[in-house]
Amino acid sequence: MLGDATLPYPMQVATWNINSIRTRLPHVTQWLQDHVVDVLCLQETKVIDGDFPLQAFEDIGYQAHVYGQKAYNGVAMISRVPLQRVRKGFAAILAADRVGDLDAQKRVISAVIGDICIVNLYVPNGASVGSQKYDYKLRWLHCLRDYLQQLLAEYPNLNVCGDFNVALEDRDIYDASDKANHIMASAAERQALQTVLGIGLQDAFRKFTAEPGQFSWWDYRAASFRRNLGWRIDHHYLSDPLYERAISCTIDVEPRKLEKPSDHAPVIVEYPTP
Amino acid sequence: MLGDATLPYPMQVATWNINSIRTRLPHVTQWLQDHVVDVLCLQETKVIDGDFPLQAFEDIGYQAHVYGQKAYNGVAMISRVPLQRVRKGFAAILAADRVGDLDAQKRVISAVIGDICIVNLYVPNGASVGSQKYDYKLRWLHCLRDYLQQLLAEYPNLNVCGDFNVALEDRDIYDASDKANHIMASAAERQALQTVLGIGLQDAFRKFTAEPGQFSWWDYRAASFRRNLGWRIDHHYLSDPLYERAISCTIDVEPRKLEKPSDHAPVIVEYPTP
DNA sequence: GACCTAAAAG
DNA sequence: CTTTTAGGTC
Repeated sequence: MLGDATLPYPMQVATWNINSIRTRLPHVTQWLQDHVVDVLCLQETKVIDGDFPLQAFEDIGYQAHVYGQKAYNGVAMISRVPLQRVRKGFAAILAADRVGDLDAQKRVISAVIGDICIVNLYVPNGASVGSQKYDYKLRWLHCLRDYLQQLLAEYPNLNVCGDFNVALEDRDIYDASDKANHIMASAAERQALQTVLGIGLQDAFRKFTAEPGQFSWWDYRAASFRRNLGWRIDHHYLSDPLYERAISCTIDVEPRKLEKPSDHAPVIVEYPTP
Repeated sequence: MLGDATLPYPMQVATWNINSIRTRLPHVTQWLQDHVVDVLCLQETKVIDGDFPLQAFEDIGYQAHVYGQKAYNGVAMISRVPLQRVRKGFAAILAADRVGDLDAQKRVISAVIGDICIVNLYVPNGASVGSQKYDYKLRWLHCLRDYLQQLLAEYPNLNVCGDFNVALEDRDIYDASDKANHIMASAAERQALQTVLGIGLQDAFRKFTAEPGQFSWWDYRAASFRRNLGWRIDHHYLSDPLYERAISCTIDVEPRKLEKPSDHAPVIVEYPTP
């Protein structure tokens, strides 16, 4: 049994949009048994909290904190070590009139482990540029800035991860030439995310890897994965002290090769044990 | 490659309601490779003819004759040896005004192999006693009698098989005590089927096995298969010369034990090679 | 309980 | 393409 607060190996935090915990449970539990991950942040669980398979995670030595809804969205944090201060929704931090309707969809959960605050996000997809859902995405990102700014004031060590549904730079897309007005790459949403990062967050992946062609999501259609037509939209954004501390950030493409995979791959950031 | 008209082993004809050929294709092709079946009659294929996986059967040395529709019903005959005189629907034999609307649902296909005419049927379920669908089932069985009478005049060796959705006797049901007004066991549908058999057909299975508790269908619900709460509703009814010729008739329950099974098991009748 | 369709979401 | 829903069949 693993459960010590201090571990003989580096601490790992992972994010993975699993596109239905019901369908993907075997992949997720197998992956947790093959990798020494301390905290796994899941998006698109797609179940109400009562239907989340808590027991399957307890059986392999993990506890789960869930914040879900029927059919769509839903986030969860899976942890070997007990988590502190689990907070669900923007309204756990922000005033109700600031949040408005943005908590109707379950997309935000955060918790504290040791001296690190981990935020797990499922940013709205936005459908297409200029649509109502696009406006919702921009409003959501603006609210996220306020949310993270308050958290950062409380926790200098902030690890913000999840499915951001935004590829910040052209090198994060398989072919950016025709994507200027494409959802996940348009100027307004990139700017909205840059404003979020402006509070003092940096991309853990780009600390270690400058090359293009590194992706975390491939469309199910058109054999995109086989042809590596992907996007890097799943991220770990770190506050300065954590950015300095991070010793690796990698994308594990192996689960994307399995039968009936999620369309996303997990992204792992690693810290030394103090 | 097998393909000789004369075979060094007995000839086998099987019937199997596979409840979607799309979902069950792996079970069906595996079963054909594990069993020396000459003709396999399928019901509830649930695909239009253009979507039937012909190639998968050709790959294992079988040809398929299909008569399907979208979403519901649908029958097919799978054969190692080429089939002669394939006929689809009642209207291939009966006058259009006799058939009426009874060919709108694809439930009848027949073909000739050697000196035997094989008829493959998916009899309407009938929903509940007294319903509109029940009346349709009775009308359909009356039409079937005319259809088979004409075929029998042409082919003295008639093997009529399929999912009849009728358990003729109480020993064909796990507990008949409360089934007198149950669909598949009510007096009117049993009488309608008896009238069909009256043209000169006998139950191949009962030539060899008198015991109760022998079933071919178990409801997916209430763990019916595990508890053997089944019905014998899939049959081979044979004209006199074939009834004399038959050397076995068995139900293969093994496929019902697999993952994601059909709710029906195949039933096989065997004839000596002349 | 396991199939089917259809639409919505990604 | 894959997932979800709801309504229908058996």
